[in-house]
Amino acid sequence: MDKSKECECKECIIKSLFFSNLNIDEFKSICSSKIQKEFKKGEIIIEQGQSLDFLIYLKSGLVKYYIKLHDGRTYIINISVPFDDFPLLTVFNETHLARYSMAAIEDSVLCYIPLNLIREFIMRNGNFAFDFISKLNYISCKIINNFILIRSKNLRGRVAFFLLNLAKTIYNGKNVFELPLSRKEIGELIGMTTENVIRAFSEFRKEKIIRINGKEIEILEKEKLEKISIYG
Amino acid sequence: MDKSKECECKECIIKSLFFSNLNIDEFKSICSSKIQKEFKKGEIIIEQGQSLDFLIYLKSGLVKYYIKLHDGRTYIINISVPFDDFPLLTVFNETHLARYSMAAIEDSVLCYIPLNLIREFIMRNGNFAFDFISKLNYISCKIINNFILIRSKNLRGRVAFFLLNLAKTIYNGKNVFELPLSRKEIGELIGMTTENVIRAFSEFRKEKIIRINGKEIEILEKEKLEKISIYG
DNA sequence: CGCGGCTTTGATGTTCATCAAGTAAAGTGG
DNA sequence: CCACTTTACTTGATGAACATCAAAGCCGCG
Repeated sequence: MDKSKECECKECIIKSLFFSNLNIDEFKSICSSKIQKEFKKGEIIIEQGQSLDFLIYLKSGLVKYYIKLHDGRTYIINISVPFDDFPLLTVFNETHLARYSMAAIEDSVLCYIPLNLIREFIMRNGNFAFDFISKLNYISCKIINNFILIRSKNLRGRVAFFLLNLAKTIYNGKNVFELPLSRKEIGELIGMTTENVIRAFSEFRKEKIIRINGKEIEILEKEKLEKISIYG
Repeated sequence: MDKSKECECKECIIKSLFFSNLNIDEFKSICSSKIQKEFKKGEIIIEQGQSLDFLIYLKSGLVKYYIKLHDGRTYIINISVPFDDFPLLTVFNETHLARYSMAAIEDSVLCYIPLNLIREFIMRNGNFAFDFISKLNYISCKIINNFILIRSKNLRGRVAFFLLNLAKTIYNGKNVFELPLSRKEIGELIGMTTENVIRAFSEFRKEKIIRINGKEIEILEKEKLEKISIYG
């Protein structure tokens, strides 16, 4: 009897390229040592500075990574969907302290994999290590490019960019969806105030580019939005 | 006779933690396959999109990494000093194309190490791989934090932050030094226009916080500059 | 049902980009 | 080496974009 089938990790592992390089023993050690936790929408998963000896991997739901600066303002670094590689960026710093805070923006299930296990895989399994590095590189550059792109845009451009990204990366290109973030959070993500995010939404609504009703949003004129995103 | 002593890599390797995990054979293969190139101040080392099968490592001098967007504007991502780990972030993307442009801002010596060699080390040498990942993580987060910090500051804060960083990371805490960047480049780094960078310098000069004469600069009131950097 | 947080709009002021124009410095060719 | 051209630097004036402040409506929740 194949013991690995008993472990629910299997499903995750199939979905995620991250684990595609593990052999059966390595796979089993993840199965036996991982911890799974559930969080309700709005709950804080971990706060920056807290001790952390796990790679926290998103199985389902939606989370945000953010930083609080001394000025009290919050800056959202990334919104993560299940099985994306952002978590790789949050581990293996000098200290074992969390670099970023993390909160569920929808009901979420998270998997905690001990870091010493990951470390062992990196040390012993070259394919795993190389894949890890490739993904780390990719996600780092994506985040950095995102910051630069955002910086290059004005208010309308940033909001348009955010909406298009959201539709593409989280809602598979659908034009109607629920906004997972509050206006305030969108501001924290794109570097604008809540009021101005709302003003941009209102303008887009009046210009019939979007339909928006509370959290419900529909992109009516994708081409216009794309133009505004490129330069708005 | 110790053949490794013949290779000038040795000095680099001693200085750089990056190679501290290589064994003698791995070390020798770097020695024999690396290429060294020199660039004059202002010369472009590589442009984004060009084919690149090397890890380009800075031995001496000073370089900038930057991106040109469709709007024609240039965004400087990082200024690198010799032996820092930023280059690790520029390799192992899907394509073998350079993600960022790179130019010498002082006369520089660069070492080109074939990527397939680095790849082999990662695959076969766990310590090397783990060290690579740790450094990659560290530098990525540093760059990201930098973007967030810059975003949180106004013009004066950004210029102050830039000057303090420059003094600390490049000039070992000295208060008198030559600005390695033009006013325009400083603007491209901190996300402000050339004119406003100059205005901030002029203000700081009138307030006796700095002395500035062309490229020559002296930090007179470090505490004030730090306050401005933190906010305002 | 009333409180607090989220949303919305308007009015106002600050900050910064843009435009313009002039000076200084640095590179170029005769 | 000097005239010439170009590039970098500097200051001021103006306007646009955005933050801030204020007030009111909405919604969910205890």
